Amino acid sequence: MKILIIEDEPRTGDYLKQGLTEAGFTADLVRNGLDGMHEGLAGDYELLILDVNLPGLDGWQVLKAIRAAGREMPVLFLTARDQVEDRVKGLELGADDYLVKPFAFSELLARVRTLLRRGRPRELEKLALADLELDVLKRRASRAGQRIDLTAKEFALLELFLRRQGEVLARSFIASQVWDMNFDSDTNVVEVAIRRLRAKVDDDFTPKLIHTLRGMGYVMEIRQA
Amino acid sequence: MKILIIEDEPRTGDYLKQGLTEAGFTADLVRNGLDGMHEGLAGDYELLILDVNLPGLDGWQVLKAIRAAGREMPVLFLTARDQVEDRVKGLELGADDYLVKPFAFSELLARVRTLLRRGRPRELEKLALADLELDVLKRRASRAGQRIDLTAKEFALLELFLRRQGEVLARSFIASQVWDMNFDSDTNVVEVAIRRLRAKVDDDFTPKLIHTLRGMGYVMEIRQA
DNA sequence: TCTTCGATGATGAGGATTTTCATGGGGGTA
DNA sequence: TACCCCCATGAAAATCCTCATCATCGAAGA
Repeated sequence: MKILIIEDEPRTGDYLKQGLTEAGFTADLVRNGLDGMHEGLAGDYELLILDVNLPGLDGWQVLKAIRAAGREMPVLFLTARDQVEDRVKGLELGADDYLVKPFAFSELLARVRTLLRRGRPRELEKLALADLELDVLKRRASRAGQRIDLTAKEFALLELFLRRQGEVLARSFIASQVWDMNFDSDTNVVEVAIRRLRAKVDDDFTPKLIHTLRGMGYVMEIRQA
Repeated sequence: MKILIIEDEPRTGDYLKQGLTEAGFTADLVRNGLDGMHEGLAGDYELLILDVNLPGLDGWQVLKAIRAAGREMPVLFLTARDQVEDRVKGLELGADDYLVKPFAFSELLARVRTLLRRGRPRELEKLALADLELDVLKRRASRAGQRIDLTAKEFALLELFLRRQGEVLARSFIASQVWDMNFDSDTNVVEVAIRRLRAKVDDDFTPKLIHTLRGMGYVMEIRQA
């Protein structure tokens, strides 16, 4: 599995290369857009990791050139915080997924694996249930048209619920997904987090979408009365 | 690689079994101490994961019985938060490592792999430099005999420094270890964390142990003047 | 060698988030 | 109906991150 990393920041580049190598991939690193383009066109890489902030030839141009040449390998791009436009632009230009810096390496690894496994499963960008909407790309939620601000944990929790609508999610499962944490019976972080999410998402609205199933967990769904 | 999980809490047990299976191990699960003892003695497991809080025959007894029978496979035990005595007891009874609930699954996986790879590399329990001491087991630090309370991040950071005394640690490396985070050039979390740690560990003491190397990172060592 | 300047790191304060804790409500079951 | 868990909830505390500003280092030039 050959992966090409195009990243000018030395630390990040080395970090990625080392991490991916340790994870069993073959990773090459180039530190500017021009080399990146050439390598990407010439080499037989199965995935590209592309920083958009490159001096000289930037990430967009590299991506454009590669797609224009008909190369179809999945591209994961790295963008700086809160640059919503960047993310949209990247996906429009033919990238397959993105990651916002700073990111956890485990997160990157997970995405790399997904992209390599399923080909190019561009992430579903908008999730919704009833009048609740979540734009994963813009990290923005709304209900009945009203913008809702979510914290990181709230967002993760809501995303989890929306991706698994109708499924009963056990606390332990939620804990493992949102906190990467094994369930410890005497903490109630999950309940508290649910509470906060409900306050923002359900309290002022009808119908309620988050439901408690005693002894089992929670579901997000539209309940007929 | 067969692993035996002895855990009565259903959620945790299922979670562990599933996670380990997905990670490529063969995991069997038993839900009480008696079965655990029998399985552990009879089956050809290469590693045991043992909850100490079992109803009936508890984790200690299981561990004792297994070691008494001469079985030498590594044992990783799970204990509840802040039960320092438990941890000490476990290691004394012949366990090889422990994990405090709640824990990240990735952490468990890392330890399982280490135990299986290196045989039984009982973790170094006490770290020290000059009059600074860190008891990894008890999660307790002291300098010049004075107890120092550390937060989770501070502890992780200090542990990292002590395990790598004399080595220059780049910010990016620190970030990846303590935050599992790729380095983002415009955050200064690392500096701030260093600051907090210094306040507790160096400010009121001599000699200073944390040193800054401009452009490179930080080292922990005793500096001759 | 001294001085200046740019860059890197240190520091303090503020704020937001997250967790813990204690208590109360409510549903299900005997 | 009464009891017992399980969950909800609010408040307080702790931790962590961001931001703005200040200090310091080291290089370069006089």
